[in-house]
This record gives sequence, structure tokens and C-alpha cells, in this order.
Amino acid sequence: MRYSEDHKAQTHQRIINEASARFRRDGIGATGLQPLMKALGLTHGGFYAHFKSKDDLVEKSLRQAVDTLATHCDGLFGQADEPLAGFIDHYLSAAHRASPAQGCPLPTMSAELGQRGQASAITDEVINNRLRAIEKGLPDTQAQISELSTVMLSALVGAIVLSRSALDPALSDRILDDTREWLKQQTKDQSR
Amino acid sequence: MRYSEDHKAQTHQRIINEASARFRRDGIGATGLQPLMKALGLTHGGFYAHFKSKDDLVEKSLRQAVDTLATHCDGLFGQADEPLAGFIDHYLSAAHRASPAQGCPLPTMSAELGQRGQASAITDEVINNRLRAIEKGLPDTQAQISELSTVMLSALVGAIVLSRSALDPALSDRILDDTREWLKQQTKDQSR
DNA sequence: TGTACATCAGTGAACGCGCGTTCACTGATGTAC
DNA sequence: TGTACATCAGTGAACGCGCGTTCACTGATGTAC
Repeated sequence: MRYSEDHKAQTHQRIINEASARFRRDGIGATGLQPLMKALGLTHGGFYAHFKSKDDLVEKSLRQAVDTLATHCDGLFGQADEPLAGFIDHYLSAAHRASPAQGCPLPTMSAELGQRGQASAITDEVINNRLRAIEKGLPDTQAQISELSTVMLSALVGAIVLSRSALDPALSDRILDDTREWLKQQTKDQSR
Repeated sequence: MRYSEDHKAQTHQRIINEASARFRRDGIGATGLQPLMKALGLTHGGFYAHFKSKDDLVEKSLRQAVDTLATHCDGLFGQADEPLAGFIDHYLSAAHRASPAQGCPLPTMSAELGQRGQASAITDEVINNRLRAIEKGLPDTQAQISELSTVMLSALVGAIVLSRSALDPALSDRILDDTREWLKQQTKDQSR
């Protein structure tokens, strides 16, 4: 069969989108290419017409996740007053906890990327972007802006990881709520 | 061949120790039982004389990691003045970053346990233990002790995850150093 | 206008491999008589 | 004391399965003449 002009590019993108979601939801190692292609109504043989290898797909999916999230975050930060507080609310929401597939790749993929020896410049890029965005959101009156933004990013990522792995819903909520309230307070605190 | 009285118990423990290290270093899914047994000079067939399944081993290895770490931390907290600052120094040290196999299982295993749907009461136990230990280490004069301890645990875990997945050593160091200094400052701050 | 050929996204069978798990067996030692 | 048997931690071959990857092929369409 012959396909429309950009049909292949569309399929390529569909594979990336689905992979990007599955890698975050199930993990990279636990995501098989066969089930992935099948979910898109394709056969697995066609995969290699689009990507050099699974690692190639991993990199492109991470890139995709990062870019989507960056756009999304820029939107949040572009908002009116208290953009950082809004970002914290979003990041530490029950919705984000419940949707790893659409969420930040740092809590879901970075540990496994490290273990696979597949750490790439992309990870550093996300980290640096987030750090800079947080720094910009902090009031100039806050001392130690660099230190505080690093702690904030660490706490955001750690809180999501922990809240997702806690069995007890009350404990999971506590992690999210405590961290959210405390971080938001830091965005205002000008007394130090 | 006949073995000494507690030979089997010793082998059992050796398997748990090796697995506990490999699960943390390489991930659970990426750790095969065959290579694991081979590394101990055993054949993989014997595995099932010791454990019901791989999941059984995962649970026992996590238990082992948790108990060892708890003992280790109690030691740190039993020290003279500033036990919490000492704990933070240890947790966010270059040594801990470099040795996931001997380190805290939260940054290495909790995300994967969640993805595997294998979250157990043990994870909650570690989290709660750490939270209580941190709370006890905070000065009574600190307001919001519960919130602050939650943020601290989140930041500790997040900082290790991020520092391990950063490619640039300077970025990795910055995450560790900033988070360490900032958290330690909170252990003293009595002015809020 | 009609026929022959080129294109190429996707097909589907096959590859070797390592996985978790099972199981009949080994063989050194302890026990029974 | 010597022989027959029981024990049981560990052996090693085999099981079915899904993995990542390869490759000869299909077949609908566009192009050439």
C-alpha cells in the first residue's frame, strides 16, 4: 500500500509518544518492543525502519518527554504572580503522582538510565533547565538562591518517587502535602 | 556431600547479601538469578531450595538492606552532638553516591518496586523509620517538625537519585553539596 | 489510454539469547543394625 | 566392626517464553513510455 506524504513521520512520532509513556510508566527494561508496536496496530518487524535500536528509541523518547514537559512548564511559569508556587502545586499534585506516563521523567527514568549506564546529556539538560526555572521563580530577597533551588528540585523529585512507592495512602499523601506546603512557604519567605 | 550444620543457612544468607547488592546496583529486573548464583560459585538449579521465587528473594533482600541500614543509621544517631548533621553528611557523601550496592535502597529500588506493582509494607517501614529518626534529630525549637522532616527525606532521596544520573561531575557535585549544606543549616536554624 | 516497472512502509517468520522455573539425579556423610 | 540405607544441599539439563534484531517479502500507489 502507498501512504500519504508524511505517513511515515506520523508513525515515527506515534512510536515515540507511546514509548515515552511506557518507559515512564513501566520502566525501560520492562517495556518490550513487540507489545509496544502491537499497541499501535503495527508489527514489530517494522520498528527498525524507524529506529536504529531500542537505545535509539530510549534517547528519542526521553528527548520527547523533556521537550513536552519544558513547554508545559514554561506555560506554568508564564502565568501571573506566584509562578513557582503554581509549578510546585502541579508537580506535587495527586494527578502527577497518579500519571507517571505523562509526568516528569526524572522520578521515573533517571535511576534506571543511571543503572543502564545510559546517562546522557539530556538528563543534565532537564536538571539544569529545572534549576534555572526554579531560581527565576524565587524572590530576589531570598539568600542562597542557588542552594535553595537545588534543594527544591531534589525534594520535588524525591517526594514523587517516595509518594509513588508508599503503600499506605495516608503516608503517600503526607509526603506530597508536607513537601508541597513547605516548599511553597520558601517561595515567599523573605525574612532570612 | 554432607555439609556443616548451618551450611545451608550460610548459603541462604550469602544469596540474600549478593542479591541485595545487585538489586540496588543494577536494578531488580536487570539482575538474573543465573549470574547471581554463578557469582557465588553455585549453580542456578539450587536457588529454589532456598527461595520460593525471585519475588521472594526480592522481598528478603529488601528486608536485609533495610535492617542493615537501620542498624547503621542508629549507630550514626547514637553519636554525640549533631547526630542529624552527621547523618546528612553520610547520606549525601560522594561515597554513598558511588556505592548504590551498599547504600540506601530508597533511591535505587523504590521506583522499580512501584513500577513492578511490588510495593510492600517494607517500603513504608523504611520511610517511616527515616522520618522518625530525622524528627528526633531536629531541635525542639524548630517549628513544623513533621513537615521539615518529610522535606528532608524527600530531598535526601531526590539528591542521590539526581546526582547519580547526572553526566557532568560538576553538576552531580553541586546537587550533593548544595543539598547537604542547606539541609544541615536547617538542623540548627532556631530563628523561625 | 494502457501496460510495465519502481517505490517503500509495513509484514511476519526466524535468529540466538537469557530469563524464571522444574526436576531427576549425585554423592558425601550420618544412622541403624 | 562392617554393611545397608536415609538424608539433603547442591548439580545440571531441560521447559517454555519473551526479548532485541534481521531479512526476504508484500502490495498499493506513483511514474515512465
